[in-house]
Amino acid sequence: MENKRELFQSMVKRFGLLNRNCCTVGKVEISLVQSHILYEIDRRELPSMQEVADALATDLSTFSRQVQSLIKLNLVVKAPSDADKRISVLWLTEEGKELATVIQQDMEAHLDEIFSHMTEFERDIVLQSIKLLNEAMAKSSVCCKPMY
Amino acid sequence: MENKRELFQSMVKRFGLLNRNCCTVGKVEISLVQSHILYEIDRRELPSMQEVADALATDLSTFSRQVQSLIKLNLVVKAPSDADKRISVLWLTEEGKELATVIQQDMEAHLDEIFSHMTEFERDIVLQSIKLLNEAMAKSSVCCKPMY
DNA sequence: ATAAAATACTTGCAAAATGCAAGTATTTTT
DNA sequence: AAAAATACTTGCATTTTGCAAGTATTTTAT
Repeated sequence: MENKRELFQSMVKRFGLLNRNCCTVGKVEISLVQSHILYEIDRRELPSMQEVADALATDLSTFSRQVQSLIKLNLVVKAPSDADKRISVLWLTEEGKELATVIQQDMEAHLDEIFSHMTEFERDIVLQSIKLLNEAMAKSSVCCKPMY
Repeated sequence: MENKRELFQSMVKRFGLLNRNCCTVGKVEISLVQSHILYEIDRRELPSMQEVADALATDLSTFSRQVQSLIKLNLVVKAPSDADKRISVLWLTEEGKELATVIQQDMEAHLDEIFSHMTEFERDIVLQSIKLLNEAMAKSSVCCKPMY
């Protein structure tokens, strides 16, 4: 039973490959990192730069530039917070929302396709297991520093 | 039940963070990508450049340079195959093997720590689930192109 | 047997991504 | 009201990346 790392490595690598297919929708083409930024902004309520950069475990300076590029692509908006003018708050433009939605749907469809190779029962325990795993990782002391 | 992507994204991100901690052992410090190269060489029998680059879904030119750096660090050896001199075959030096082993042990220990937050029963189904997931992904048409 | 095509790489760009350090602006603490 | 802290941005310098073009060897076709 001591091939845990291999099992995980395989799975994570595959998921990473799945993620790569994202990101070109119609005219707009963005990078994997950029799609993750859209994703993280989309699921938060007017997050600050700091907040999203932390979520992605990326340096704030790198993140700042990525956001600038997304703003140029008219996918993201940034504006100083009313409450604290040091803070810049982020949200998606209509176009950004649409793109995030399409990517989301694509990913869900891909995952559904993958799950279609299992029985109903297997699907249930696999999803349950991933939840367990996430909870265990959240409790862990070694995993994962910059995570909430 | 439609938050599959979020579940996966969380898990994969956490595993990625876990992986980051690798790679500095004693004097030697390597990157995450380099540690993956060591890993993939280690688990294969005299693989070719092509073979490992494919496994990592990385461009051969990028890979070639990464290997060069690992050779300079005295962790990897490359030599033309006897059977076909176009092919370069890779293996780990003693030092490379030691590093790969330490990283492997660290990762297993981290995973064990994570699994320690579960019951025996949960551990079993989680591991079983990851196997199922890998099999399903292997069968899938959308995941993952460059994978065996 | 020999020319053409394919394979396995390497190297030369040029672009993108990264992080640290130093800077600015604002807010909080003292 | 000064000092310290926070939230960013910008200037490097480095690393990583992939495409295109090159070399060497092997396979295929003629």
